[in-house]
Amino acid sequence: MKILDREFYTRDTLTVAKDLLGCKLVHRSTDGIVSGIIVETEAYIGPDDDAAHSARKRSIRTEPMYMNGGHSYVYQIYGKYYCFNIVTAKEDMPEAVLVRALRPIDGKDLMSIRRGTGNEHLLCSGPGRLCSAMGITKKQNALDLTNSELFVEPCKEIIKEYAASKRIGIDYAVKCRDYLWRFSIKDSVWVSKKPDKDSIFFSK
DNA sequence: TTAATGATATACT
DNA sequence: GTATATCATTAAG
Repeated sequence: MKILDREFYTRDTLTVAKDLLGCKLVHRSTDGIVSGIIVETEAYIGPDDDAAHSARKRSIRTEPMYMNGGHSYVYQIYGKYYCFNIVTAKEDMPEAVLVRALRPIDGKDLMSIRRGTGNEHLLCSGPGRLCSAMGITKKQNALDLTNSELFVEPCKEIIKEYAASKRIGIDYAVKCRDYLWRFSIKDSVWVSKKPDKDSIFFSK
């Protein structure tokens, strides 16, 4: 079984964000194996992106963003939810890709229990939901995705078209709020939000 | 449409 | 040290 390696993650962040679409995120959790196909991502790129955590001062929380590409960055938001990011680029370049939605594959029963719903479309369609379903918490923060319980398998899907849209929930950003740095598989029913009218569509 | 919910950042004493 | 505002969201109304 193949796992995405360091070379994949240490490339340009926008490229990694697009290339992660169609790949399979796997967590060998203590309760069982769960996985899903990544269908929606967002890029957060360093000090100049005022929507990124790394636009503010380096801190304990954001420290994983400064690690070499291929590590995880998990943080808690709104008191009860977690968001899972994949760190990209080289060490000391605080860039990452937020994974926003998955199409559930393995361990759907476990996901349903964790999420408290049998509706497959509500298992992983959103950054908080996906972390809950996958069993991702602060314990999975700063893991090496090339060598741990949490990893990504290469894309085996044929993807005809992609969408680039505005990122969600970052209206506080003045400069970068309208950047089309949210990527999804076009027409996927598993995304957290459908691309709006300002989106652009492309193929690779 | 809006309340929930707590860690974190920032601005104070 | 202490206070307060702010969230890369979700589910309920």
